[in-house]
Amino acid sequence: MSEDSSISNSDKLLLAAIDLIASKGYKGVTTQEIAAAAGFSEKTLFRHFGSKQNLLEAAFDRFHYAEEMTRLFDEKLIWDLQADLLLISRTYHEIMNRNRKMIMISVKEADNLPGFSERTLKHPRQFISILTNYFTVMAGKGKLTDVNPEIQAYSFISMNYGVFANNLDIGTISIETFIKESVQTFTRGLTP
Amino acid sequence: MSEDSSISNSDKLLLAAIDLIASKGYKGVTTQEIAAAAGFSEKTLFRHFGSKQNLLEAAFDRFHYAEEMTRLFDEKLIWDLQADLLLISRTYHEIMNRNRKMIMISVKEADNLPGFSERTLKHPRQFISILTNYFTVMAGKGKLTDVNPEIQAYSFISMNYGVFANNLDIGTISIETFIKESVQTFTRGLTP
DNA sequence: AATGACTGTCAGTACTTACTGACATTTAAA
DNA sequence: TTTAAATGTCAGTAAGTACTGACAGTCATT
Repeated sequence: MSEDSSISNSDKLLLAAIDLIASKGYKGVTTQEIAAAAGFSEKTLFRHFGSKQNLLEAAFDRFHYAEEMTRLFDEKLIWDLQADLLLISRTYHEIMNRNRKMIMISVKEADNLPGFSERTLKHPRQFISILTNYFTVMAGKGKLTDVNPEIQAYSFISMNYGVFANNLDIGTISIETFIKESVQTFTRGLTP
Repeated sequence: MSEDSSISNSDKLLLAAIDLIASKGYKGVTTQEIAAAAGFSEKTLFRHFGSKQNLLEAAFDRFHYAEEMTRLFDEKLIWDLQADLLLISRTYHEIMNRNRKMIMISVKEADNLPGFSERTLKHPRQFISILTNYFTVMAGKGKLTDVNPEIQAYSFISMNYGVFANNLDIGTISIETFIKESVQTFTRGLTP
């Protein structure tokens, strides 16, 4: 009666830890709770990871995500403002949602576990710098109004981050409709 | 040699509590720490508030802020898109920054202290609904393109929230320059 | 059948922390 | 000076929690 043979026992513990720490905080959850949520005894947790700290660090090492931001772009951008902003926005939400729990941990434990949130994001500067470069090139092509590329990139990413951070309670508005409408506004605002 | 006679001892404790809980979390800070930061003994803290929970609730009751969102508008809006968005954006950042620590507490303790974050914000729906109404009226006046007012309001507020949430580490970009540039983009994107 | 890798149980240790009681001390007003 | 209210000190309790050691059970492989 194995419950999920495709996933190792260590990973079960890691996933339970991420789940609980993301919602209750590192200090708000006990090793007993984590083990029980994963379907094991507390002893097994310590046999696998040695300490609660190690458990968190193992979770980070195994489920980090910072790198996957970069490559999706250079290949797929077609230098059409609306199409590219749509791609960027959709990619951003896809990555952020896939890693929502780890991001929540970073936000909550920023001051408790120094170095942790630095490694994981700072809301992906990569995204901002890539988008800044993109805007700069577009301006060179004459396809952008005379604006500050960095601030525009910062505004666009911040908007998407704000939506991501609140998306528990949107309800009436779907992410996709938001993306289409906001991209349209930015496109209209930035096209010469 | 009283250190700050303009503020009561209870309030000193409350402010120290807000300060520390905002950065280290409710479970991450001890009553000993809070009392020491306020310049008192731990005993005094318990004489004033009875329990750690009471301390947090007293802090909320005394330093809530939800209501001050509403009234600033109806008086000051002049039905010029750019000027009004500037006012709204500046007002938003002023209120949010003034209450930054309480907001941090709401974000961090959302799952630990149920009912707390509900009372305090959900990032001010008031702001969104006011802005939605504003856009609707502007559309009626023929001063807005044919867009969904609610989504536009949501986008604009989310963008400002995203900037607010990250503003620890902006560095090169000042809030004011961001406000001006982002308002200009929205104005251009939404003006017929 | 025997082995080895993994898990569970249980009792217990060491440390932290919210919270209390008794008593002394300060401070300001009467 | 007396009094009352607030604070400090100190010792201590009760509960929670990370973590350990000893021992036993399970199960697949040989």
